[in-house]
Amino acid sequence: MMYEANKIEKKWQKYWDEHETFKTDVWDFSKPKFYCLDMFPYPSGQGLHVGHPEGYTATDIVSRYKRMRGFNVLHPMGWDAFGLPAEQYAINTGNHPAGFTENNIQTFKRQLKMLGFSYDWSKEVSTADPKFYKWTQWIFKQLYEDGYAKCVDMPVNWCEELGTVLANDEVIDGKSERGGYPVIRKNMRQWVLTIPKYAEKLLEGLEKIDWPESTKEMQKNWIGKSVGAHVDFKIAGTDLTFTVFTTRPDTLFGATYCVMAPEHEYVDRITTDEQKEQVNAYKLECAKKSDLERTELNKEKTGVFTGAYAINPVNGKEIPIWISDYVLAGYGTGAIMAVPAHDTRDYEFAKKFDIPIIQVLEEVTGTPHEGETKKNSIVAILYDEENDKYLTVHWHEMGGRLFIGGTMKEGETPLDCATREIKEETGYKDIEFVHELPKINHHYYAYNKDKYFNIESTGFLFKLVSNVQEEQNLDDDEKFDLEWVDKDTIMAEVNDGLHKKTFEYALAPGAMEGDGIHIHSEFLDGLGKQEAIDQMIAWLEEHHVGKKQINYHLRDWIFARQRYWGEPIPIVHFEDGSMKAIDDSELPLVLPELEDYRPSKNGDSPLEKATDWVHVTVDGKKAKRETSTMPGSAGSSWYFLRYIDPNNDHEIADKKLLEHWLPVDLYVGGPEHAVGHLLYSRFWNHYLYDKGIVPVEEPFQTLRHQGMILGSNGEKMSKSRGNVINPDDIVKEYGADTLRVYEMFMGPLEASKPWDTKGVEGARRFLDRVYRYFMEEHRIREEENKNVEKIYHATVKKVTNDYETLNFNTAISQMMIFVNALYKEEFIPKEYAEGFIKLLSPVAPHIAEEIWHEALGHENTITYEAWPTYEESKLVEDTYTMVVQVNGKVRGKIEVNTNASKEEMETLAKEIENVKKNIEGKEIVKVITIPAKLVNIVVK
RNA sequence: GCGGGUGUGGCGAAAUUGGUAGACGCACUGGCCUUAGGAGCCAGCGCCUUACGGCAUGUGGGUUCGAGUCCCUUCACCCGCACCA
Repeated sequence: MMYEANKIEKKWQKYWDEHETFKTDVWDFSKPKFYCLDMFPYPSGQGLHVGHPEGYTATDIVSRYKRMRGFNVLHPMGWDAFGLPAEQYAINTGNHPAGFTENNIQTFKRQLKMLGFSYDWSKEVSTADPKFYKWTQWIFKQLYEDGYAKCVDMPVNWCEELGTVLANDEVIDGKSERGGYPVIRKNMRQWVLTIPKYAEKLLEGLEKIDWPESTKEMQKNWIGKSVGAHVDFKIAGTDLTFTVFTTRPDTLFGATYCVMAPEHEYVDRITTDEQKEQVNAYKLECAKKSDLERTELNKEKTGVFTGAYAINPVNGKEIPIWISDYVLAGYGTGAIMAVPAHDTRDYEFAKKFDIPIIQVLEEVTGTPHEGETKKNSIVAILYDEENDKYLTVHWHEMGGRLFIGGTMKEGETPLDCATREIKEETGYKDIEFVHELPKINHHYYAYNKDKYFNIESTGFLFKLVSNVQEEQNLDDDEKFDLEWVDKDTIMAEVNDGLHKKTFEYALAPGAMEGDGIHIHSEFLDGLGKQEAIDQMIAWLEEHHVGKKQINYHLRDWIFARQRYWGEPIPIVHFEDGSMKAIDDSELPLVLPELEDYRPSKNGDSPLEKATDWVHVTVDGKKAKRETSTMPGSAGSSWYFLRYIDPNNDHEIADKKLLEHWLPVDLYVGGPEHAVGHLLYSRFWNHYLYDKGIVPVEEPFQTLRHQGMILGSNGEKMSKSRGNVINPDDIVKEYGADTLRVYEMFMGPLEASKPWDTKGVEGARRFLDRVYRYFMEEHRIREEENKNVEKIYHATVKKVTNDYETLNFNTAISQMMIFVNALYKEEFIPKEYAEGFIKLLSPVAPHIAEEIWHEALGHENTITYEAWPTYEESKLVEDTYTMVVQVNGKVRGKIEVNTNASKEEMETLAKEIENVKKNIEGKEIVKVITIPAKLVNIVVK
């Protein structure tokens, strides 16, 4: 009997359609609900590719499984229908994009039906349908009236090629996400949604949802919360004050200059006449650069002194104000205090422009002890460049391998001291000073003096110029060997905390950004980092020169595109510059048809050309419609709400229904939406929750990603690589069930994995075997067969658990094991046959329906049959294979009664020939016995 | 640079969460059946070794009777973010 997949599949697809098998009665609250959602596709002209069915099959399996477990399942599908290709089509042909979009939708729908997905098509929505976007516009209107949608003048991501502005997540490496065209910063009047107002809620919400950790982390980084302070600086000789944002107010005593962004509003006012020319030139240079160039040229710091000085509020010191493009106008206050000792960027800048560096935080090494004596000392590292070796002094049992060290004498500077110590201890005199390294606060115990010390140590790096060596000048107790050694030896052998740390500083000179204790900081001296931050903030607030401040990286969401094919923004502008949202009765505000869909070169929307549509009279006054449209992510930010009640024409959805059906229980889609769609829809949902429209804060309770399906060469599928697999072809040749089984069997859902045509054949072979076995006359009998009892129950258990946890690959593997076992048996009891076909049905629904009907004689669809159960008791065996190890190595196996005692196990283990051989003549140290598992005999 | 992730046979991958590493599938090899097999069925299949046995989960170390699994080190690749003060 031949398994004719295509015939069977057509038959059952027709049956499901005619019987409305998957139609969900959303008002039926008698059963527990399960809302199972896919990320809806953009209906492109290319149709479905093999990546789509991966996620869709996963949710389809869960939906079908949940139905059989008695859930009322909502499993809808729809279209993210606004987008560039349709607009491009309109531009090229002069036709309205709606027709093109509709055609594509029909293709997608045909393909999805062909794959046997159990969508309730009566819930279908399309974001480009006025009945749908009426409510997108309505939500926008609420946002506008609540002050979350604003029209502001701001620097935006402008893409010349696309003729539109883009949101931050649509810009990748300074290029547009779609098309890869260059994007520049440009000041424009723009609609924005103030998503940063929801930053904290969006951050907190992440704690409550079951999402992949990596995605949550990405959202956290994108929101980019940082806690710090605002500090006010007066400008010397003026009554101007500017504010900086810093996360490290504790280092304020170490601020040696300030930097403003070139665009900062004060720059022109504070620049002195002498500096004017340079400053203006620098500003011009920065303005010309695109974002891409700015980030590309980030190796070398640039900047110009303004001639003005700021007054440090904590100590009244005057410090120079510079401008530099390493300070961004759009983040914080657009100005910073620079602490080169404790910030890498400031350090680089200070080094380049020779600005002083003041260390105000010392790393602590060693362990503090009572009754310590304080000292100042040095650690000097001498480097021989030619041989790539460092000079060490080996004190042997008196302290091991160290660098040159010594205590500062009265009136001596650290540098003097270091130079002197090198000469005295080593005799080398032809040396060159390279770096002074950050000071370290070190605690130690000196054996020779029997005393505890607390020293402030300054590190130095010197270079050996020549080998000329004078005689050493040593004290009696200085007994050590001088040794030139390489870096690895030092890493391995220098154990002293102070010397080790000093060496690390020498290898990588720069800012000390870690924790430690404060110095040169008056009331902060001796405090650790966090304590000092708190104290400093308190001080600033007390003196009214600053306050605690939280900043977010998350920017306003640029919410307008100068394109045609999107939702019109429901706003009118009056001649006096005021504006207002149009009346609810005018929604939906439908897109007008145009002669010419091209964007204009000056950045105006194509809608400007629809003059009849644009010019209106509102409240008796002349007004002009907003001609920008909404971005693609507008409709997708709330579409999942609409599925619940797609035809409601007086609200976005019935409140009772939303209360019953939300949140989405399982949401599956690609990880590429981590900071776009998935953040925007959370934002809208939080907002609608706060307005009492939606009953839950977080829309998607559980989120899972599907991985990418690669071409058989392991590369991304693309036309140019010639490795694209078309699902239509696979279905034609092997059937939809085969495609479903194969894609689920390939590996874990979230992993990306290469396509393998031979693997598809394997999946088909499995279904062939299922079909042949179950469709053969004598195979299914009303009779017991003990041989399959255990494996049947094991299979029900494994498959059930795996469906719950979305481990479809191992579920299928278990079903294969079961079928392999069946082939060793003459027949299968009917009960087990029905149970197995039910297990199979979520993955391969057509073949399951066919066998359910033809071989098992049922009239109704299998869709709502009860899920099979298993008995734990049937899984326990009388005996098991006990493993016997000697010293952890497997030396024998033996069948043992499940209830055997530890003593019995041990006795049996020692009787095995190969075990005897391995323990013979040796002393048994210990025997580990794990009941119902193994015995490990440890011998000596 | 920062954050997240992944490294297991020729390949896709499993591994009850510390207890027989490589289930299942692909490829390969052999057998049966056949006029035939690119169908089907059965069996074998990590590496080295004739065997006994030894070696194996990116590298190196550690904890343990026992480590793919836990800890430290290091390398490679993938994905985000990137002068965010």
